[in-house]
Amino acid sequence: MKQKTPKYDHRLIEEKWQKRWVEEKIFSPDIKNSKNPFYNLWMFPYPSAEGLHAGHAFASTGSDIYGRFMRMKGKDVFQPIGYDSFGIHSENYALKIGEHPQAMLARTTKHYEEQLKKMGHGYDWTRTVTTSNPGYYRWTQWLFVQLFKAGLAYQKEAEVNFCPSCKTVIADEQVIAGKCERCNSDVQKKSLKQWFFRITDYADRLLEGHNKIKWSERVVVAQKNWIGKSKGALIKFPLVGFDFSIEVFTTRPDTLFGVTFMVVSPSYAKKNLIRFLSEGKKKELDEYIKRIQNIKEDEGKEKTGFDSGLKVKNPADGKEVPLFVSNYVLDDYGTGAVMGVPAHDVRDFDFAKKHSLEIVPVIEADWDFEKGAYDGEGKITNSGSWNGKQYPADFDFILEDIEKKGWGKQSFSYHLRDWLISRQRYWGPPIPMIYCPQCAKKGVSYLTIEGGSLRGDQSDWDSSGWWPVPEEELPVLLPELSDWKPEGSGKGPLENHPEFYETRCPHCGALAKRETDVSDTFLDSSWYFLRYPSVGIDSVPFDADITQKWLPVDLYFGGAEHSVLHLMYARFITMVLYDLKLIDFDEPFPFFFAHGLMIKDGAKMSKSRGNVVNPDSYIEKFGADTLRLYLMFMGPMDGYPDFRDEGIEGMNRFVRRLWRLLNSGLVALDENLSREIRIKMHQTIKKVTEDIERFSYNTAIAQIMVFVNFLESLQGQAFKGGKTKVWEEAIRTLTLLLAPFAPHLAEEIWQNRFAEKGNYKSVHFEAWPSFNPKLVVEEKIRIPVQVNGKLRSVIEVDSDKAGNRAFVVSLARQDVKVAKWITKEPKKIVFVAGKLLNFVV
RNA sequence: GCCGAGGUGGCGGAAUGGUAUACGCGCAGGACUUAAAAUCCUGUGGUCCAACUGGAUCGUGAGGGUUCGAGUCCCUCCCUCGGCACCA
Repeated sequence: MKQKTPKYDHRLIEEKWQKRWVEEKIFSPDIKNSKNPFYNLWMFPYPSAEGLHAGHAFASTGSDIYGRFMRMKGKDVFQPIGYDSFGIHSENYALKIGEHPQAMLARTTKHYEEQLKKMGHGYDWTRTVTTSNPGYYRWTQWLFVQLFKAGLAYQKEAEVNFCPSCKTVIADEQVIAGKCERCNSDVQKKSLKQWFFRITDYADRLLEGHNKIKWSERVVVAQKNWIGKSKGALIKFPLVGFDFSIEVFTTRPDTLFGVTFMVVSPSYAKKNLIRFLSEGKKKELDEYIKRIQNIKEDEGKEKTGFDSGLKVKNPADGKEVPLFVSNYVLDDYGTGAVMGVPAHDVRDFDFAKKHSLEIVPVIEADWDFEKGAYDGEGKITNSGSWNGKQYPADFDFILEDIEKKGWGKQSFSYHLRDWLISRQRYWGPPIPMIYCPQCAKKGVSYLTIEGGSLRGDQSDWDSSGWWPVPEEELPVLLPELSDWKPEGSGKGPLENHPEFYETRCPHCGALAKRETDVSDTFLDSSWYFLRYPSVGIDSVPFDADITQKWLPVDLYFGGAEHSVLHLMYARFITMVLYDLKLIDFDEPFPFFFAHGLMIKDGAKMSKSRGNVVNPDSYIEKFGADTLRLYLMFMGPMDGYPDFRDEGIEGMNRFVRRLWRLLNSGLVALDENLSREIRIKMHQTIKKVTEDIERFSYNTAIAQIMVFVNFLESLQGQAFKGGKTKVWEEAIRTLTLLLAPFAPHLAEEIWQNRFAEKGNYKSVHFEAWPSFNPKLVVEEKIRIPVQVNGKLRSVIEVDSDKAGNRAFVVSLARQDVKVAKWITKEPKKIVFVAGKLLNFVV
């Protein structure tokens, strides 16, 4: 019976099932009653004006495939989607196209939704999150308040990063090689009073947590580098002639006897040493500060400085050394003061040369600057001497010795800075704080009245006059403004709107002022994963029972570019909520997979290159299933796969062949072929299953192709009197294996061919096929035979005899091609059962 | 400079220490066609010898090493990409 293959009309098929899936809400799990929850999350996008590009399609498909796989494995998969629509990225787009962000987003989020639906992803469209909605940011503000009450949000004057193009301050993490993460402009340093989150309090927790999460290694490494913990000593150098000591941090206390000078940063001198300086030196300091302020970033590398005229005493050997002021000492790392050991530090060496300072080597091993005696990990790698004696075996000995002698103490230093949360912009949640001048006068604040657990160093933090907006008054609505563009005055656009900021003090009722800065967009995204399962519940940000059931996230899928931004902030916020006993886990993403970056025709996609791939046209032409398969087949998920038009055409050929095969009639087979097909089928199930589990989608698809090629090759071999059962099973299995990759095609075939009629049950809820380990073994095994490690022949052995050494050896020796090379009796015969045979002659 | 990941055909890429180049793209030849598209079939790392069915040899950035056997492990070096960087 020859049957005509229906036309493969991808548009018809895909639209039909996408509509059906949404109508039947098949991807909306029962959040409250789920017995087997699996939270499958992809980093939500911010809806830019240009829409979803192929990089999004690549990443989201990778996430969707895993979700569909887990669903077929019997999990209640919750796969939500939303929009990171509040914040500087959206606002910058709005500025660029000259439209109000609110109006722009109404359009772009709709566009995104359409695009995402066209990809055929299994999102729960009944529970979306839009960070710019008051119903959401009400809780973002609530989160700020919780941090403030816990003593983790504070305001202080500090040297901060300012982006002149975005006209706002930004966090340390948002400065990439001196440039703004958003707009790539050169970042400036400014001294401003800003709100910070005390993330540095969590530095050690953030590091320790890495041990219990399963993340892509490179992301963990990036976070560790960023946190930048180093072990060393704080050593006190008394100022000669005054009752004052300068503390330095060093990771090389072993070089203490090589100190020939000391250097402090200009602001350290200004802050701490001004009273000890002579009039002349005071003047010199002011002039020096002025001079270096005018030096541009790239010229700043040159080490300048001057002698303060003061001397400090080395606690170890009592030597008095000169004290310098120089720009090469960082103000915000360590203590702002450095002990100068020119013999063992290149920077100190440069400085010493310039100022003709003494250079005293104390460790032979690294005198030539090639190797450090201390490897930075707490171990001494080379021999040397400490205080005249032979080097002890480990670094801790030196630290203990220093402590014992009272010269200083063991300490740690971190690269991580507190998270600067204020933004002088419009499009974000207003920071929910009120400043009352009356209370400030009295030195009263929320924290002094209500207590709250004060944390960290409070020396430069005065909370006087600050009150959080009472929680029942949240959200502090962002008013609709026409003059919403940033001015760069150091204040946000809300500063021009008394009707916004004029308010009453929640404590004393006096006239007070609201904070007019908004918060960093990364605060919006630091907790969105907590909101999704509780969408629809408006009394709390996240329902306790639901959160306990669904969180932490089972699989988080996203880009590695967020290593020290979103991923670190989200971990921090989660730890805080855990400490506040609001959740019962302290790592939000125990399992995170960092996908790679798609490129096009060998180059990075960018607007300037004009090679940004828009998925829409490919979906239009080939269908989402072809696009999905191609995106996943291009290369490894964590690599840099190259999108090529010829490549997707090739995949389209495969999809059309697949369509023909899946629609073709049954082929009757004899027993031998039936057995062969069954073996291939079980091998394919095994390979595809294991490959999906390790995100090796490209090889999973390759295996499906192998199976399809094999089935096609048998199509002409119908056997009279044979059976069709195995063939049907093969087609059925193939349809199931395809379901995560090509969901529409699989659904169409499944419903037409295998599903029970009448009651709609999607292929995506059918059980994932399992393989029988006994059936993946071939009947005959090909064993390569080597002589001296060189392949000489391949012999075919019945699988039950493939482990029999004597049998395989004798068979191999009968092989002419092998015998030819065995000129004398082998010295040794290496046999790997069922795998390989090697004669060593 | 430090840390991390890599370097495999013309290209994207496969390979628990065990037949290197699966799968796909591209290319070449052929079939079908008046022709083209589409589709299908065959071939496709280099060199040499055969010229039917083969066979030898070299070959995974370079050079060493371990091993019966190395793309895979170890050492030295080169290059590419990513992160951090005047971090004491």
